[in-house]
Amino acid sequence: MRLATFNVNSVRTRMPILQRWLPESGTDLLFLQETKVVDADFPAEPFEAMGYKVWFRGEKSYNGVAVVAREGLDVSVAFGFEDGEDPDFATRVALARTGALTVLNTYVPQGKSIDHPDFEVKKSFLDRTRKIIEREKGALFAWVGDLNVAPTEADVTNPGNKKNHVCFHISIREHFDRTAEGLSDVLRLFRPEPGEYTFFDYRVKDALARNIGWRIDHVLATPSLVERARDSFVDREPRGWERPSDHTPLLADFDL
DNA sequence: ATGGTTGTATAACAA
Repeated sequence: MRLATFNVNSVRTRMPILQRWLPESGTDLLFLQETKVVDADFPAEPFEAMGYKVWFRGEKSYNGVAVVAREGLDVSVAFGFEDGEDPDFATRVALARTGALTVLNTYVPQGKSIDHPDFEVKKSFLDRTRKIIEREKGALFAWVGDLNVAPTEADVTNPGNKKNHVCFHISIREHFDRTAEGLSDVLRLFRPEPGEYTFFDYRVKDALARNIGWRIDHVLATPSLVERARDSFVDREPRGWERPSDHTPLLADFDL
């Protein structure tokens, strides 16, 4: 079973890239973030034409998550934390179940700046994620998505100038470590060297060619799922195509 | 330090 996570930064704008990439990628379960479209306008037909089913929850301009599953997989999807707290973050959280596997797909709030109220929202979002991880820690479970945290100095090109960045500040890395405690970073099992990035800022000239980026998209797995992990890699190709997202897909293979 | 770019409520805001 091949899983992939991809922040598309508008699913409608990225449809040509998805139509080129998805059929060739061998992906069975794809988790999207930042679809940026209301449900009435979500482009479900192109996914169906490629042989996939799709579940989505979005809003105008911002946020939005989706689960894309190869036709024939028996999948159920629920949106939001469903923990009774407000807001529910239905357009940032999707929980998918298929067979014995459960996958939590999140688009973690970026946080704006370390002195902005949204940075605290980001931390409370992680706290609510932690509750799901606690619940699922004995299961075949993965937490995937745009987690908006580069966990270590090896996950950014220049850690020295990012100390106060909301995706790298020490307080968010520590918060992230506590949230993900007990889960393994699947990419790092197979690609331990620095220079593995999933996000390349549009504003950095020739970021892809110069490999100036961030590793902020992740696949994190429970011990029982890690036992079945067979490979994981970043597919840099779509980042180099015409009209790319600023993120690129991260894939992980499991013997399932 | 600042600014750089792209996406969408095509004007600001988010990232």
